[in-house]
Amino acid sequence: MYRWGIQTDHSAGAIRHGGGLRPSGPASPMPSPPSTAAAAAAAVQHLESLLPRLTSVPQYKQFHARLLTSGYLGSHHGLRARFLDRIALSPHPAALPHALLLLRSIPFPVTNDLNAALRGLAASPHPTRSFLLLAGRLLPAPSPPLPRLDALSLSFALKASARCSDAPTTLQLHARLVRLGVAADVRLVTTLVDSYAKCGDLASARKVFDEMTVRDVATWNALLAGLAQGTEPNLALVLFHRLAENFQELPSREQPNEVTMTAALSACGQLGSLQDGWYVHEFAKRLGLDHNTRVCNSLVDMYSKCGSLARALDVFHSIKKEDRTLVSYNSAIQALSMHGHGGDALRLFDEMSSYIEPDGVTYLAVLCGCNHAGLVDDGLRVFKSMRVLPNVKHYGTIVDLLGRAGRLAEAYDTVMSMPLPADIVLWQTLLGAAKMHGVVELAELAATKLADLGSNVDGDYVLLSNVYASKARWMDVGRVRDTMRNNDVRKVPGFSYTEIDGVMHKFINGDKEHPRWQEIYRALDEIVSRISELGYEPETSNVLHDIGEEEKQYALCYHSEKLAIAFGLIATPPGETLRVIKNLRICGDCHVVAKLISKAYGRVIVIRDRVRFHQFEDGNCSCKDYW
DNA sequence: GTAGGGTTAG
Repeated sequence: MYRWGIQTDHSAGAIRHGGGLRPSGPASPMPSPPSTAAAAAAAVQHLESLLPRLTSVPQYKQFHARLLTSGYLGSHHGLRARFLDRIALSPHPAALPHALLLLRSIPFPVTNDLNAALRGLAASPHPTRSFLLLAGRLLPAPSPPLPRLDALSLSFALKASARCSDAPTTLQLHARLVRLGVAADVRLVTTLVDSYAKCGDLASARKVFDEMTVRDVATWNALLAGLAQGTEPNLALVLFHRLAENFQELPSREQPNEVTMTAALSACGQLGSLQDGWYVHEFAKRLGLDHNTRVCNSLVDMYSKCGSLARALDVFHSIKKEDRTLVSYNSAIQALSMHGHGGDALRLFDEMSSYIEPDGVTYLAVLCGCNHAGLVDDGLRVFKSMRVLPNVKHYGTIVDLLGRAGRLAEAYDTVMSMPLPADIVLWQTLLGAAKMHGVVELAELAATKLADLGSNVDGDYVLLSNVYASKARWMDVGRVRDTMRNNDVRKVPGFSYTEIDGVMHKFINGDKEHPRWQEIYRALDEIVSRISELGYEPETSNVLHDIGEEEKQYALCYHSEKLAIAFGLIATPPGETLRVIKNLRICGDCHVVAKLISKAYGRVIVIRDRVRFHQFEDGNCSCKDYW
């Protein structure tokens, strides 16, 4: 009973008057030293019941004192570890340091103590500190000897290496996991797959997955989501098909669930593959998951990114109002914005604001919608009314909005007065605005800033050169071209793809890789002569090469989106909608050509560029030429 | 009892 001896009435009183721990009612006396095992158990149980109610640092300290004075800190490892867990995961910035202080005060910490601290560090804003703790370097000497690690310790450490995309550390932890003999632990190895994927090492993630003899659905989902969010949405869909085609033979623990659907739908959206998206939707229906709110949110996003705003909105409206979440609204607003329906996006934003607090994503989607629809005043009004701190993307939208509207001074002032450093995209936005309105000084300033920030892409040079060209400053045009030649400029290759009968066809500018390239080029020549009758003249100012006018026309004529449209025209029956996806923004000439083709051939053409959709119909585009 | 997988972003 020695261990109860350190508690005194004095310390108990001091703690009691610290306030805050009692849920209600009059002050209850601190428990006196229990004299029986039953009383001790009751005392521990009482303390346990207080744990979930600890919310502030003074309360943590008070509880800490209580553990100290009662002796439980040294004697009751379970209670101590749960307390450590509680403070290590507390959002309060002073809580985690206190947890480490506590850990350091324990003469012989056990694995659970270490794990609590690791878990807290892994979830903190500085996950790398968990590696310092593992290396025994976080706790200043004299620090307690580290206990043996277990599967949980590695799980938290892998979470940390995933959060900081630290592939070498994930590899090291993989080795430790094998040495520790826990390589058959499904949960741990799933975390490993996830960690490899989030570090960008998709090959290792796949290898670990393939070598597992026992998996469950989370393992599949970890790899699927990793591929989808990494650089391999195509492989994600291959994996999904492998799962979906054999799911009836899989054990129940591997049955696909709503997480599987959201990850797969994300891949479909990135690829713009309506065919795959449709397949995933049908599969979700088959499993009875198509009314799950998160699945619906992903469906809204998928349909919108695959060019079908109507289906996106159908799914959104099928979600019962009380089931709609912030993400449901964000996805729907984003869908309307991308498709140029800024007014509808604003109305949906107003509707949601009455009962769901918008976040940064909501505001960005609405602002983007205002931008694409040319709703300058609405955009500025929404921006000024923002109830969250704007980030550089919000400023970017506003700068674009003002710049396109010709309000260049305001756009520039916004950049100079914002409380964040301007990034490359922001200066590119200003450069684009300067080009649009032919303002040389601003273009030069933006180009200088871009060079300072290390941007070296061909688009920057083309814009600057075009500004000079518009003022007939040919010497400067030549100078830009020389700089471009000397600087080893990075050219972002433009490519487009289109889905015909469920098969994706990819085209790169001027490429002849497609098996039917000769037919496609002939069709394009025919198209050009036909739309020339409607007044088409190539807009060659977007080409900056040291080549003659005729060659410029050639370079322009075989832009990837034109190849994709031409192929669509010859590969589909008359009247069918053509859908094209481009990795960059559509160029001005292709935009004119698409409008004329839609009229001359009576086709609806939907083009998704890097930021939005253009729907061409009867000679007009849904963007109203404001993009 | 303690751990794993998810959707929205210029």
